[in-house]
Amino acid sequence: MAYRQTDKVSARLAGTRRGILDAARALVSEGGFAAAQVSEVARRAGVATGTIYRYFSSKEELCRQIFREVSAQEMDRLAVIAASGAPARVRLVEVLRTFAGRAVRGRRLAYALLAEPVDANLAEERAFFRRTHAEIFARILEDGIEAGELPATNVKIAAACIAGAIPTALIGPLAPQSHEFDEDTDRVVEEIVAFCLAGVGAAPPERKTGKIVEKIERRAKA
Amino acid sequence: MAYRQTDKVSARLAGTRRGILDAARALVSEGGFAAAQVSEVARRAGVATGTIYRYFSSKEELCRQIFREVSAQEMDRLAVIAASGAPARVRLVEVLRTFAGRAVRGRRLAYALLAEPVDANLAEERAFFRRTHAEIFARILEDGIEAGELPATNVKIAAACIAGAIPTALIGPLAPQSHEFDEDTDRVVEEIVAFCLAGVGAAPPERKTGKIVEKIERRAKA
DNA sequence: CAAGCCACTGAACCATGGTTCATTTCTTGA
DNA sequence: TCAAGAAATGAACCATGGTTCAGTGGCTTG
Repeated sequence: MAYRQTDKVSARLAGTRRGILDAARALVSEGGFAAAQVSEVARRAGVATGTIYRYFSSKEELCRQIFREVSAQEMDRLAVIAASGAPARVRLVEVLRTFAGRAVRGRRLAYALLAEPVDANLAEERAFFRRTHAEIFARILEDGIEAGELPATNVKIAAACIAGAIPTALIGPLAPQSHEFDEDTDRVVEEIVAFCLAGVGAAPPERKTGKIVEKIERRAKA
Repeated sequence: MAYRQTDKVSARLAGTRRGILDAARALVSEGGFAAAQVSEVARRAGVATGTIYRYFSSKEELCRQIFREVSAQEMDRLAVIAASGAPARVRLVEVLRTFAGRAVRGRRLAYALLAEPVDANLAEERAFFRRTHAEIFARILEDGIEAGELPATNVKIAAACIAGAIPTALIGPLAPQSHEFDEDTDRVVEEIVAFCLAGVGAAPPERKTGKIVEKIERRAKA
């Protein structure tokens, strides 16, 4: 034998892989999935087109990977809030605010994740993303109903409604070219949250909850 | 001059045009826009591929046409209800029921219209469709607020929430392969309607409103 | 019925963008 | 330093599906 992968090499390979993912992700953040053509990703990552295929079996897989990375990150944020010890209604408010608020701020990327026209395979991934969202909402709703904070409803359907209402209501603002609500994103977010809360029969949100969940967590630890 | 289009000919041309549209529409109803390839449409309509281009400047235009025809039809239905003399809350319930109910029943077509991955141009058309929906909802909400039937809210945002909540909540059931809610579509529709009503602060819908709007209209005429 | 115009035909064409692969360049262990 | 193998290269390749166009046949009028 005359060759065996050393640590140095495998580290470099891992770096290249990361570089490709980062390049692709950057392109998606700038121009959506449409902008993430294989040759473009390669150029951005500083490798040849063919090299992409040494790391990902197809463009589809690469895109899926990006999709998962980004959405997992978003989902984790929500999951953390959902798992906190705060009352269900408070967690719900926070989760909704976080979801809608982050989408408005990371507009281009959120658009790619939530609304950009993509082909069937990626759409599947998106559906999964949405379903996972819905599950997070559903869990909180269940807790709330059990605790008597919320009236009983079909949580699966209510959660799906929420998961659909937020992106759609944001699409005006989310659409890359739109600056309709630029000035007043906070108010838009609050209106959407209010609608969803009312939808599940919760009392309207208090103004400026701020970091209420964190406060509660801290108090619980103390 | 030696030739001028006679009525007979222009009637035949109109017929062919209709035939092409019908063929395309049928294909979309069966397999979504993905199934409406130019050559396939031609075959179905009994004409040659090239003939399509004597009637539509591009595939995109053909698809747009289909999209408009179908969605205009749906929208008209809602518009009729929206324009009736019934109280806002009743109209809202009816509109929501009609929208959701028809989508569930005409599953494949509704999926194509509301959720199927399509390319950017058609997506634009879809956005327009959704916006028009939202406007119908918004109008009713405004009426309701003015009449004191509903609490004041930002109607544009609430309407967008509704326009998003319904298709998304239906996507499980709408997705061509899903038969999750086959047995109980009515209940799903009712749950969704209940969510949206609560979202805008309306009282929950009465069971089985049936054709209440029609009844009211009839009484008004009498 | 002839001349001219138009609609129709469908196989060839083309654009796009993902994928391949013969070739080159780097790594490693002896 | 050298042979063996791995990794990288990027131009050629290919698949898909929309679009074109030279040729054909059917209407229409004089």
